Amino acid sequence: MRMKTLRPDTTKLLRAAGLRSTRQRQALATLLFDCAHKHMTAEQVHAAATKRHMDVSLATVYNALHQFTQAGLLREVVVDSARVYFDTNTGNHHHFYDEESGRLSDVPASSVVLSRLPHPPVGRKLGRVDVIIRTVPAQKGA
Amino acid sequence: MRMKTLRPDTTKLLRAAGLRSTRQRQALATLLFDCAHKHMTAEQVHAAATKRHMDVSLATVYNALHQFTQAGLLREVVVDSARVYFDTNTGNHHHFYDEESGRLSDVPASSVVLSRLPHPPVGRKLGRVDVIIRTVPAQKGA
DNA sequence: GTGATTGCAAATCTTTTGCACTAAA
DNA sequence: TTTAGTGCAAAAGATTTGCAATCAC
Repeated sequence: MRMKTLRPDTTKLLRAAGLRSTRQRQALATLLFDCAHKHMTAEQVHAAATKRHMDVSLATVYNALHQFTQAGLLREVVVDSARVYFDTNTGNHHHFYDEESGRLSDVPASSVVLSRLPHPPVGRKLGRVDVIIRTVPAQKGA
Repeated sequence: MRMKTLRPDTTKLLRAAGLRSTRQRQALATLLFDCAHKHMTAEQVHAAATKRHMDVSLATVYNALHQFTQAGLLREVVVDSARVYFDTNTGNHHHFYDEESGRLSDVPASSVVLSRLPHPPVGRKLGRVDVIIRTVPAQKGA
């Protein structure tokens, strides 16, 4: 039976999300939902899983990440056209993105105040508002 | 005294941007900088050029779009990880993005008021702030 | 047992690249 | 001429898919 884990109860987590609790999904869930929020690409998740000797194929990683996203456990972040980041923080928040390093970090929703927004086009309503704060090196060189 | 040309003087435009004025670049510039602002993918630009019997290869379209971007004539917009949009509006503004249709539209900077922004991480300074307002169909079906 | 899940490898899609050819200055 | 620009077709990288084998329930 279940031993004492520092990790989240992945079985419960998956079940609650309506997903079958398979070995691979548990491995990935353990990796992703351990504690702090993370921003990872599929490739990074696969590499992390491989390093821990969790045997999961890349295709399964992609499948699982999308299923987790659909289930509301993850959120996709689009900041760079070359790859998709999956964010374990699904709450309301924004991002810093440093193009120099490709590093993404969270910005609490409370740190950004949008005091005015336009009306959406006819027949549409507002969905999520993403604020991406791009950063560059301060005073480089000179 | 702006004269009333239907098309921009693409030769002058390209020269000013430091680019050689070639047949292909002129064709693409004519297509892109005619009047209203546009958001197009490389594929769309290539299709439009082909339809007008401008003979330009896809590789050249990609090259030209990037050169135009680098020269400040275009701006890349990242809203969807599947493709890059090139925006002929290089001024300060934001976007509506309708995932349903893949349609992108401009939002004047004045329509969005960011009355509070976080400090960037140490060693970084603020770059551009992109606000992407995602829209969804209003009351669909039901 | 039965249908969902997985893994593999091949396929797909967008974008880039190498290189011989062509054209601008 | 001299160098930048172009086109092609092949390469690359990220993601997806088809399908047989495997696993959860």
